[in-house]
Amino acid sequence: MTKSADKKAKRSAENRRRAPSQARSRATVEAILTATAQILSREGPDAATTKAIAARAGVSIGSLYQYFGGLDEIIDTLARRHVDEMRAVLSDALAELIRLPIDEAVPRLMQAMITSHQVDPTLDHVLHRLQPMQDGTIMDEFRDFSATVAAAALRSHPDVEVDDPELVGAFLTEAVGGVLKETLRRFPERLEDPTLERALCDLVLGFLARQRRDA
Amino acid sequence: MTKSADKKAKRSAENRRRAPSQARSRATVEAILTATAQILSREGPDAATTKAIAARAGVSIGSLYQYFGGLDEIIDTLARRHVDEMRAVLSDALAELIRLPIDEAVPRLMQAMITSHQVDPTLDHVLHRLQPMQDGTIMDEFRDFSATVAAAALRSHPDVEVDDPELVGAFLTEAVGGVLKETLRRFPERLEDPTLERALCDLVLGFLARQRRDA
DNA sequence: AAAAAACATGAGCTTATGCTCAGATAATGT
DNA sequence: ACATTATCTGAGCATAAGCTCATGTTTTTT
Repeated sequence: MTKSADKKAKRSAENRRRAPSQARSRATVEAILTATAQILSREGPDAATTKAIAARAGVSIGSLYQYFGGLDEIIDTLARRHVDEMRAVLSDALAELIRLPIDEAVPRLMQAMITSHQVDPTLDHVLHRLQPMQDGTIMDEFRDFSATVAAAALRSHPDVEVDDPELVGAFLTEAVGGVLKETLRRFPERLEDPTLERALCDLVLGFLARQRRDA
Repeated sequence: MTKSADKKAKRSAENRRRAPSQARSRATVEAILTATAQILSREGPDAATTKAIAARAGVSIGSLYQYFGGLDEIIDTLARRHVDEMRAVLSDALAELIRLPIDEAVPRLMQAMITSHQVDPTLDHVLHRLQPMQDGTIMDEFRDFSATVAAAALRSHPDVEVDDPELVGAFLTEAVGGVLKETLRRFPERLEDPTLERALCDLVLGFLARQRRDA
């Protein structure tokens, strides 16, 4: 029931949506997105109603529906921006990574992972919860991207020996991601802590060392 | 608004709730909980409305509210049972763990972690999403328990050298838990795969080996 | 057998959320 | 100056979810 209703809303919505052309309306769109992010972070998903968003953004409900097909579309747009930002942060620290030996490449990668998770841990957490239950959601894209990066790093380093870089990349991404997601949300002060980076490096390098031994 | 309303509902609810004394009503309670678990797993959180639960359980809405203060209380009860079950599975494989050397203790622990995550990965995932945003929810209890177990294991093994067993235990729990949560939900067939257990062991033992080297 | 207690029912109330629409205001074009 | 297009407004509609309560049924007690 809810899902079919959502789909209907989205369809008729995307058609009705108007692309903002003047500066005023562009500001409105930004205000709506900012307001949504604030409410989600500070008050949680249940507080993010259309009325609350419009009120905090300082616009009317009507304006909200002039540029977004509905609440879901606002959240999707926010999620899109968020993952793009995280992905960009990770990409930045990636260029010369292939040329470094693994003992130096991993610390850089871990640092990049930490930085990308620092973008907005609270919002990240809420957005993950708001995604539909299926796989392949917008928020999944960052994990998939990280896994691809990790696999490429493993593949391009002859000093590591794993027989399935894709699988190992995904595995290590989950391990590192699991630590970062929870740690950053619950103890944000530890984000700056160099201990965290070293621990993550030990985790990855220790694992790779044992893989080498096995082969 | 929502939160204070929830609290109010819960209060007046717990008072109104009747403890089932006859076999018939105990069956009703079970039917409600089973129905809720099924709907949550198969159709997702949005489908778990009071009406849908009552319908699937084959009871009336009235009966539902005779034994539960509301939807939240049903879900809390379900969460409580779920974590208790996971915790029990983990506890079982724990007795003689302290006496084994770390190279044998870790595989057993990993096996126990895998088994406990096999209880009901899908339900686990949904229940996590349904918890309030705060810390210290019912669903958090399993992670905290795992971290305590890990810390105890580290502390009682003289062949590992970590200066903060609590912290390292939490760290490793997040890493292992991160892998298991995602892997088991997306690729349940890999749960039986011995590769998973070996990979987790390598992760933990590799990390500990590097810690030892540092000290 | 009668009374009391436990259990079950479901129509319908309340509330709140997502969303529409007819009309007002501002910017832009001619 | 006028017309057109873009933007904004907010009262109110439709919907659905949580929940109540008066009534009926079954079980237990006396």
